[in-house]
Amino acid sequence: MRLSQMLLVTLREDPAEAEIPSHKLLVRAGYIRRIGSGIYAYLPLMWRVLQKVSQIVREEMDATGAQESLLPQLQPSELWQESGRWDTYTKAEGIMFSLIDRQERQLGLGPTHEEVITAIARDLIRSYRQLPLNLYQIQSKFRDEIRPRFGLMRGREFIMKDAYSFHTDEESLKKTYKDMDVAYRNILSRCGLEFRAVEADSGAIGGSGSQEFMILAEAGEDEILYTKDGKYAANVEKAVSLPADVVTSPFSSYQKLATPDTATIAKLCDTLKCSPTAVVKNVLYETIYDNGITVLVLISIRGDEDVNEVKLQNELVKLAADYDASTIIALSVPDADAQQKWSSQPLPLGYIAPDIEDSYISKKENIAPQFLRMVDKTATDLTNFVTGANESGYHLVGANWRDNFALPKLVVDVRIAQKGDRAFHDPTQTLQSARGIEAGHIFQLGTKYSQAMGATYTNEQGKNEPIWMGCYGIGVSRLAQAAVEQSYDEDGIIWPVAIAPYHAIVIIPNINDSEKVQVAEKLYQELNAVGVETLLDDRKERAGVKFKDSDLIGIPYRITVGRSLSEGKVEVVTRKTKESQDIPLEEVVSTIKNWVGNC
RNA sequence: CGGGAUGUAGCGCAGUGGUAGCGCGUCUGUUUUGGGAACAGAAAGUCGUAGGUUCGAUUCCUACCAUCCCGACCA
Repeated sequence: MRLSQMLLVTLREDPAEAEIPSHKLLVRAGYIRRIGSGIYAYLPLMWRVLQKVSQIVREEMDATGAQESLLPQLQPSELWQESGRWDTYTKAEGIMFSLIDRQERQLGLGPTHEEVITAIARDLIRSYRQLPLNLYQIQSKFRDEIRPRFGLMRGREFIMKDAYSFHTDEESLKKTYKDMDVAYRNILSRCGLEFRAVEADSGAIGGSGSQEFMILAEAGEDEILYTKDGKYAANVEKAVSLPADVVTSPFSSYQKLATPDTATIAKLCDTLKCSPTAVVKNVLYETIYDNGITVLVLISIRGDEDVNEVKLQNELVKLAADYDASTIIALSVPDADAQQKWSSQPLPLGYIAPDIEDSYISKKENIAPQFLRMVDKTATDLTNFVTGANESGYHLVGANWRDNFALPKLVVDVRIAQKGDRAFHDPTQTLQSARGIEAGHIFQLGTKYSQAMGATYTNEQGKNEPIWMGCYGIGVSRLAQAAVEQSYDEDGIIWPVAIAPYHAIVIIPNINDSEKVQVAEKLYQELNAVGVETLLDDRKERAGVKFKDSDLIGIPYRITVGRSLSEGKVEVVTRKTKESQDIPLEEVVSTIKNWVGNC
């Protein structure tokens, strides 16, 4: 491609709309343009990058025996009613765009394709002989994100590869899951990315095991905890660890002490000269179930620990049936305003005890009349502990479960693991922290969707069984931007060779020098002929402009047909290292071809 | 949805109760030609939208819309 003919508009200044480096650079370098919030146009250079990524994904998926197909983005609501996700996805989760056609039929724009694929499986898969099977597609997904962010990182329309596998049993599912794990590692490695596979929470998709593939980058939205021995890595949402050892409580008798101005654990421990591990703190949450019922949740947890809201949410979803609901739509720590809506009197904030009376909750419609009390495992074994006295300015010390407080029946694990905690598998290892961008996520769905939608197969005994399913996603457009986030410098993008829009660029510093133009043209032709995807900067611009643009758009190899041509050489600069060398004209093509081939 | 901010030329910004300017970019010409050239000239804006206050609003007020940032959601 000749730059003189390409739509390439680069900006000198950072666009105001962008916050993180990769977003700024993609806009500045003319790769993307925002059309609306979370909606982007992929310009010619970007589309090439996306095609490169897609092709790598395709090759690795095909290598596992998966088959490419293409499912509709426009999906009838009936399918989603069947799986039970229509209401949660259009209302509670609110992630699906929905619309009504002229026949008053309700449709959704596909945020994901479990329903469609399960309908196909139900139709087409009849016998165990057809299994296992893995179908995938690469297409745009639509999600009504509450807050689109960071360019392609969280768009409302984005490109994703999603795959769905079908099996006779769990063992077969696990095998494909493992294959996908390997394929995903290959994909990310081939894209030239630094990444980590981590244990993950499976969220709204559901199912049992799930693993995320995180591209390591400071701007990542997720925190990863891992051990240096490489044996453990998990999203902080899912991570587990050993809590710190308990320091014995200095109190031996049960009594109430005045502890003014100790609403925080730190101040309390300072005043009472005790360890936070001797404290039972009681954290209040407010959750709203999808049937509109508000439930006040009181979690008793050890003073030095914090609540992991994802784990808490999972616990609350499990309890939904107790409130005649199917899922929760909100979870928050109620602020003063929120408390006013349900409290009958001001709460002794900072001094709450595990047995705070239910009478603090006003009798109102849609508000559960009792606190949902649960205790985190870390707090169950404490003895002679310190906790609130349900009275501002006072704490109880030397307290014990059973003697002084009933231990809540719900014993849960909702503590958040933190950097520095000891690892479960090996207490000599401590958890390290890193930030990452979730580029891929693989799930073992089990029979959740097949049972809901009646997708069964006939086994060897002639009996109908639900099909076991797995699903596997990669954010193609997100991955592309994450690659930039991981690799750039003050001059611009540094693409890994495998996903760069072009491998090389031939620059003619002076377009009026016809000899150099001829040499450059010839080089350009020859490079392309041997498979080195090459740009020719034949624009009527000064050399400086061409160098700046070349660095900004991040082409891996830059060939300048300039001064050294008098010695029969051209200058070749590697974008990543900025290393420059003069290479004899006749060797350039083979040299670059080699470099590109080896990447 | 809660909290915060911003909307003025293609981009980045300044500014004013009397209807607008700067830098970059764009176009023309001359010179220049290996790290975003210099000079001369030119084009380009219903000052986010709708109301209101006012003799007069881009400026003050109100509402709405859009965009961005912090939280819950997710590839």
